[in-house]
Amino acid sequence: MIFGRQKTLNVVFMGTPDFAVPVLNSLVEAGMALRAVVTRPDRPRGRGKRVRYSPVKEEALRFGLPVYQPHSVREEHFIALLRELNPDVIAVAAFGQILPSEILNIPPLGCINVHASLLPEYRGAAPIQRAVMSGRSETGVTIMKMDTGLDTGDILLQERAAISPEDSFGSLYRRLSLMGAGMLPEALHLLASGRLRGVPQDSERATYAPPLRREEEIINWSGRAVDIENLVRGLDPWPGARTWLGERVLKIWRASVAGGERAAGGTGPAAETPLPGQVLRTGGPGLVVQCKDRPLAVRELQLEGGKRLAAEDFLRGVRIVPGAVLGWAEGPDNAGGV
RNA sequence: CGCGGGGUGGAGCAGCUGGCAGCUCGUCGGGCUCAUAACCCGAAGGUCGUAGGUUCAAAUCCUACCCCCGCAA
Repeated sequence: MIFGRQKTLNVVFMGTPDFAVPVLNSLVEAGMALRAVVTRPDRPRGRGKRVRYSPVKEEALRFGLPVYQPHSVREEHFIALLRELNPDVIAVAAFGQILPSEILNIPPLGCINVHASLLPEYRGAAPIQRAVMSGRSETGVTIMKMDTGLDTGDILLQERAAISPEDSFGSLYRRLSLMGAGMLPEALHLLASGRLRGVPQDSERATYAPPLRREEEIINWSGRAVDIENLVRGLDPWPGARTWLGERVLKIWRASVAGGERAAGGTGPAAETPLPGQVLRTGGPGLVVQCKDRPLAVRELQLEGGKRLAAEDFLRGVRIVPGAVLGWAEGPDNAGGV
C-alpha cells in the first residue's frame, strides 16, 4: 500500500538454504520483479548420493523464476549475465559466496544482504549457531549494504530478537529467517526512495562466527554443564552434539543443567567422585550425567541408527545403568581419572 | 549403484544357528498402602514393513520393492 506508487524494483536474488526461502518469498509478495534467482550448483547430497536442488531453487522453480547456478560468481559469463539483467538491486541471503566488486558495482542500489546477527557481532557463516552455543540471550537480523569484506558493509536496518532458554538453532533459525523476510522488502523500498542511509559498522566491536568444525560437535564432559547445554541447543536440529555410548555414536538433542545437586558423595575422600560423562541416575526425567561442575539432565537423545527419542522412551529399549561413562571411545582428552 | 544399522501388540527393544511370539513401559479391571515414577493379581492388544520364493514348518533363509536412521558429502 504505502509503496504502491513507486516503480517496480528489478531484483536479482541470491541465496541457497532454507533460511533464504522466506526472504525470496517476501520479495515476490512485495511485488518486486525477480529477474533471476542465483543459487549454488546442484550436487549429489544426502544419503545415496542423489542430486538435490537447493531449497531456494525449489522455491524459485515453483514461481517459474529463472535460476542460475554458477560454480563461481566470478565467472566472466555470469558477471556479464548480471550486467545484462541490469537489476536495480541484488538481494542476498545466505548465499555462501563473497561477491567481488565487479558484481557489487553492477546494481545502482548495491547488493543488499540479510544477515542473522546484530552486526558487527557474529560476522561470518554461522551466526545463529554461535549465538546459541555461547549462551547469548539476544541476537537479531541486520540488513546491510555489502562491500568486499566479510559482512563488513554499512548497516541499513537492524532488529533485535530474544533468545529464550528453550530456543534451539532450529527454532531461532526459522524465527530470524522470517524476521529477515519481513525486513528486506521495506529496506529495499526505503533504499530506492533514498530514505535509507547506511551506518558504518564499528569494527572495534566486531566478532566472528566461523563455520562449525566437526570436532566442535563432540561433547566435552569435562566442561561446564551450562556450556554443554548450550552446545546441544546450538546444534539442534543439525548436526547434533555427539558423544559415545561404548562404541556407538550417541547424539544428545536436549539437555538442561540439573539442580544444584551434587553427586552422592561416598564415604571415602574423593573415592566416589564421579568421572566426567558418568551417568549418575536414570530415573524419571531422563539421564543425569556428571560434568565439570554440575550434572546435566539429558532429556532427548538418539543412538546411531536409531531415531530421536525422549530419554524416557530411549531407556526402555537401551538399558543404561548408573555408573556407565559416556564419551570415551574417541576421547583423546579424559586421560587419568581424578 | 558411496558405506552401514533398522522396520516385531500404543511406546522403546529382544528373538533372527527356522518349530505354538518375549521384555520394559503404557492401557483396562481388581487388590494393597498415610503415602510414592510404589507394590501385588488379572486382562485386552501383534496378518512380526509389503509382495513373492524355499520348506512338513519362517519373525527367523532367499529375491524384489517401500519406509526410517547413523556415516560420508
